[in-house]
Amino acid sequence: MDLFETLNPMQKEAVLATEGPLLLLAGAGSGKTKTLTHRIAYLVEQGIPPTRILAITFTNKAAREMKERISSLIENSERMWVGTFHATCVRILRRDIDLIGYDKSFAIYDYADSEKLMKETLLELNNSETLLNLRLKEIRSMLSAIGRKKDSLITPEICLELAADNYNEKQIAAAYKSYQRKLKKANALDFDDIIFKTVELLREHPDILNSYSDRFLYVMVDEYQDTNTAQYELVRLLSSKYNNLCVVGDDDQSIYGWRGANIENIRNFEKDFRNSQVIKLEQNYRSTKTILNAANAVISNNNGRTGKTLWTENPEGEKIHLHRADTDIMEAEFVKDQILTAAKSGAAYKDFAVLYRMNAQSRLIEEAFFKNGLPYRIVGGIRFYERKEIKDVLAYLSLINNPANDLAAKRIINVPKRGIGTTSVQKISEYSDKNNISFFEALKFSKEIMGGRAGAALRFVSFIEEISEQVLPVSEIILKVIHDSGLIEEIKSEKNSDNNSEERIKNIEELVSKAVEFEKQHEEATLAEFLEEIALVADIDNYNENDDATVLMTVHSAKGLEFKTVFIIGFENNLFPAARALNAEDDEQLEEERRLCYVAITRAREKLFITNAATRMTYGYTVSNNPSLFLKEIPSELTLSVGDKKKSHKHSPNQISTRESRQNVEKIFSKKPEVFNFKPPVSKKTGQYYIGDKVFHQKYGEGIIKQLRETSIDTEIIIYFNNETFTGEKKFLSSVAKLEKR
DNA sequence: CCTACTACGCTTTTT
DNA sequence: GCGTAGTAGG
Repeated sequence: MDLFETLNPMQKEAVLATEGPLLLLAGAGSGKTKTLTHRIAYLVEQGIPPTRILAITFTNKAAREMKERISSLIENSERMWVGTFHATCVRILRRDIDLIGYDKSFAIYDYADSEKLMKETLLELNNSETLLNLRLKEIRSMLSAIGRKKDSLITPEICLELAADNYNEKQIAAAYKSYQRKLKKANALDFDDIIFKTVELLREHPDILNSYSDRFLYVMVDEYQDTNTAQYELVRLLSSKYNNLCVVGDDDQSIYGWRGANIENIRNFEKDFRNSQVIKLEQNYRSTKTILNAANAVISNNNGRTGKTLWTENPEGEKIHLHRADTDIMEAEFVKDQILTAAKSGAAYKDFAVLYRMNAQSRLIEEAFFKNGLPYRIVGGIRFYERKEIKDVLAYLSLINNPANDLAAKRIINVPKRGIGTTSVQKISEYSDKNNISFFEALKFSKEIMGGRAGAALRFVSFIEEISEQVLPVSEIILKVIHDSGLIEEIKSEKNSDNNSEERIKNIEELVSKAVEFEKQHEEATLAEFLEEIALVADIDNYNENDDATVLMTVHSAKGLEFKTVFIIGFENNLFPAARALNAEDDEQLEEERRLCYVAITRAREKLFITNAATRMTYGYTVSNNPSLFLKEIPSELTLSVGDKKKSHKHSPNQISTRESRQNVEKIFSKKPEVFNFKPPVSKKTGQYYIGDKVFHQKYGEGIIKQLRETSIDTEIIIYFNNETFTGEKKFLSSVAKLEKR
C-alpha cells in the first residue's frame, strides 16, 4: 500500500524526516497518531527491523492503539517495542535490576501501598512527638515532595545536600531516605522508582546502556509535553547512540505539571538536541471551525507558547451551547435531557461524553443517567484493582511472588481472621526490624516471639510456602488462595450491614477470569507478569469506545480521545479552574488549567455544551461559584445560551470579573477572593448572619463569614480572618461565639 | 481481639 | 455527603 496517499504535506515531511532529532509539534486532532504510525511503517519498509524501533507512550491504551494501527500497515510488527514509559522500564529492570541491588522478583507498589509505607516511615521518624496528628495530608504531601525529587533524579543523599539549613527540606530528605530503605527491604519499587531506577541502571552500567542504545536505531516518544526530567533522561540515554529521536507533543496540552511533568522539555527540545528539526502539524481534522476558534481564543491567553495556530477545512458547525443551571442537580438533569432527546432522534449514546474537572462530579450525572436508564460508563474513580477484596487476593499473590513484600504480608496475615491482631503484628514487626529480616521471614520465629500462640502464624507460613513451591497457572493459584485460605468462606459468612458480600465474591470471580484471560494471551504467564500488568493498568485502558454508552470522565482522562458531542460541566471558578490555581501566587497553575480547558474543548468534533450551576453542594456545604473565567475568553459570537435563564451567563455587577480586580481583592485578602460573592443561603435559622458579612471577634479581630452550616441545635460559622492579629480560618458556634456585626 | 460508632477531613487531576 | 480512620466497649 502507498503510505503517503492519505497524508498531508506536513505529515509526509514528518514521516520522511527519519534521521536525527525531530520535534513534531502536533496540535489537537492534527493526525498525530496517524503520522507516527506511518512513520514507523515507513522505517520498516525501508528495511529497518521492527525489533530495532522503540515507541513510548503514556497509557496502555495509546500503546495498544499504536500497535494495532502499525500491524494494519505492515507485517511482523509484533516484536517491536511499543509500550508505556512504565512498562518499558519494567521490562528493562526485570532483566538486570539485580545489578543495582534489587531482586528480579521485585514488587510494584501502587499509590495506596506507598501511603501505607510512608505512614510507617513518618511514625518511626517522628517518634511520639507528632504521632497523634499524623494526618493523611502530611503523608500525601510528603509522598508528593519525594515523588518530585524522584522525577528530577534527585537521590536521598543529594536531597540532603541540597537541603542545607532548610528545616523543611531536611525533613523531606530524612523521610525520603528512610522510605527508600523500606522499599528496598521489601524489594519493591513505587511508580516513580520504576523510571528512576532504570535511569540509574543505565547510567551506572555502560554495558547495559550500550546494549539498548545500540539496539534502538529509532526512538519515538508520544505526548512529549508530559515527560518529566527522569523520563527525559531515559529517552536521551536510550537514543544516545544513533540520535534518531522523534518526540511528538503539544505544549498547549501539557496538563501534568502537578505530577512533575516539565513543559520545558518540549520547549527546549531544539536547544537540548543539536541539529534537530521541527515540524508543525497545524491542520485540524477533528472539530468544526466554531469549536476550534473557541479553543484557539482561550489558549491564546497563555504566555510562552511555542506558537502554533490550528486551522481546519471543516464546516463552521453549530454554536457552542452554554447553559447555566440553578443547581448542580439541575445541571445533571440538563445533560441527561439533552442526550435523551438526541437519542430519540437517532443519536447513539456513545457519541456523547461528559467531561469534568474532578471525579467527585460524576456522582450526580451518574444518578441522573441511572434513574433514566441512560447507558453510561464511568472512567476513573475507584479502580477495580483497588477494591478491598481484590487487594487482599493480590496481596497473597504478591507475597507468594516476593516474600520480602512486608506490606502484603501485613495486609493478609489476619485476613481471614487468624487471631493475629495488632499487638502480635507489632511484635513480629519489631523482631523483623531488629534482625533485619522480612516480616514473612520473622513469622517463622513466632514461637520465640509469641510463645504458645504461634500456631496460626506458622500455619500461615506453611500455607504460603506450599503454594510457592508449586508451579501452577496464575488462575489456579488464585483459586487455591481464595479457597484454602478461608477468604471466600469469611466473605460469605459476613452477614453484616452493607450486605455486599455477593458483590465482593463476584469481583473475586472477575479477577479469576481476568487471570484466565491473561493466560490465554501470554503463553507462559508468570505470577510476576500478571501482577505487573495489574499494577500498571489505568482505568482509561479499559475504556471501550465500541460500547454504546455515554462516557463520563475527567478532562485529564479524556486527553487523546474525541467525541461527536462533548459536555463540559461545572465550568465555574473554584472548580474549573480549580480554587488552588485561582488563588495561586503565580500564573503557572492557572495556565495549566487553561491548557486543560483547551484539551476539553478540542475533544469535541461537532457539538460542544458548556454548563455550570449557580449553586452546588460541595462536601456538605452549598456553595455558589462564579462562571469560569475561561468563559469570557470564548468570543461571544461563537456561543449561544440555552435553557430557561436567557441572560444567565452574564456576570452580575457585584462579581469580580476581571483579572485586575481579582488581584486587587487579593491584595486585601490574600486568599479565596470569591468567598465574598456568595449569595446569602436560603435559610431561616441562621438568624442575623450571612455569608460575606463582616464580623468582629474579641480574640481574632475582624473577619468575614465564609460558610454557615446549620446543625440541629446550633449554627456553625466559619470565619476567615486576615488582619494584624490573625490570619486564617476559625470555626465557631453562633450561640457561643461573641461576634459583633460590622 | 473484634465490632460498632463517631468524628473528621476531603476534592484537583494519575502513570 | 460520604468514606475512613480512630476509639471505646464488649
